[in-house]
Amino acid sequence: MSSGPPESKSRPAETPLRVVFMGTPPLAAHILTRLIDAQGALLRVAGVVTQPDQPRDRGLRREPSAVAAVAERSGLPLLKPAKIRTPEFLAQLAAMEPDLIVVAAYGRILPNAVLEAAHVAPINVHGSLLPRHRGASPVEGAILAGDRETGVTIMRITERMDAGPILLKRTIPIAPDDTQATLKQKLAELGAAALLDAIGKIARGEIVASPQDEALATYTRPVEKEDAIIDWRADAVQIERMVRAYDPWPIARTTLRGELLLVHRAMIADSGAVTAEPGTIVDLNPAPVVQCGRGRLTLLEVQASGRKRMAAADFIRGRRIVAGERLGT
RNA sequence: CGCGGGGUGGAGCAGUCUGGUAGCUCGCCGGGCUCAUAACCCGGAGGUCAGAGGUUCAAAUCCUCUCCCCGCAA
Repeated sequence: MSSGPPESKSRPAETPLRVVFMGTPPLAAHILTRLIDAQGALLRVAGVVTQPDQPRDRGLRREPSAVAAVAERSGLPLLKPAKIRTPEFLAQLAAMEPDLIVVAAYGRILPNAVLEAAHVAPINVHGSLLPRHRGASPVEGAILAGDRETGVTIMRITERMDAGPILLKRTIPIAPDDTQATLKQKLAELGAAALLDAIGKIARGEIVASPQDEALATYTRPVEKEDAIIDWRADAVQIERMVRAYDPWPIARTTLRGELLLVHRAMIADSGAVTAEPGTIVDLNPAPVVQCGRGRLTLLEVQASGRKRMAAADFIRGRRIVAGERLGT
């Protein structure tokens, strides 16, 4: 009972909570969809805020975010502020009269002026078991760290990123073959359920917020493409985690014969052997095996620039790769 | 008009610059060898060379247009 139930400022208990949703990528869009489906006596989605359309893909066409697409399809009031500190945006947000501001991977740090627009509370859905993996890439962080389980945390938003008091946590195991994509899919589902649960408890005044243990906090940065460049001097176990953590973006990568080579899938062939320089292809049959700083990695699915992803064995065949060639040089 | 690569039998590629009826590594089918095999040997099927038009005695190859796929970038 450290913070006690959230205060509701003169709001009739029977009225659905007015929710303004702020998010951007597909994971957030999934949660928004669940919120929309759950509208009724408990809540009503009063509006959606997402990042402006960004140039993406070939041709650099500007395309709306996944969240924008969902909001438009549902005919919800939608804001795409380029800047969120302007009086105009704050006025528009206030006009939606949010009881709850629900943030899920919005992509920007929100100033207090925005958070204070929530009559009841600003809350966040975060893709890790806080205080572990605070920051921008919790899912990737959990896979890279070799965590055996992860989950979602619903928390109250405070000024310090992902440091607010925890309302609710849900845990799931990380499967040995989980990738960023598969794990995010699971967490989106789990996060949506946890969020609805938390909102229900808030509505009933049942929820308790407990502070995070700062001593256990770890942090993740936004993922950059450079992060996905494989250093073959690393442990095979670690490189295999990279392959899963960076799928579907940015995709673990190396070079062969001076050209980019993406590694979509790989498996550990040997966790200890060291018989060649790191990066050396030591075996080709039935699939290429690469020497790492410690252990070896079997490449299963790769993609060369301008080509489709393909079985590594097919790639080897078409390019006439021979044993002894080195990657990453 | 952001930059660039590519579409050739089931798979991955070569051949295109220097036009002349299609090749490699696999897979597949049949047979052989073998205790056995992701092994080896012999034989075989399978291709409108993305599509349309043009140049030419002759086009996968040269010219024009269209469709599709992908990397970079964001």
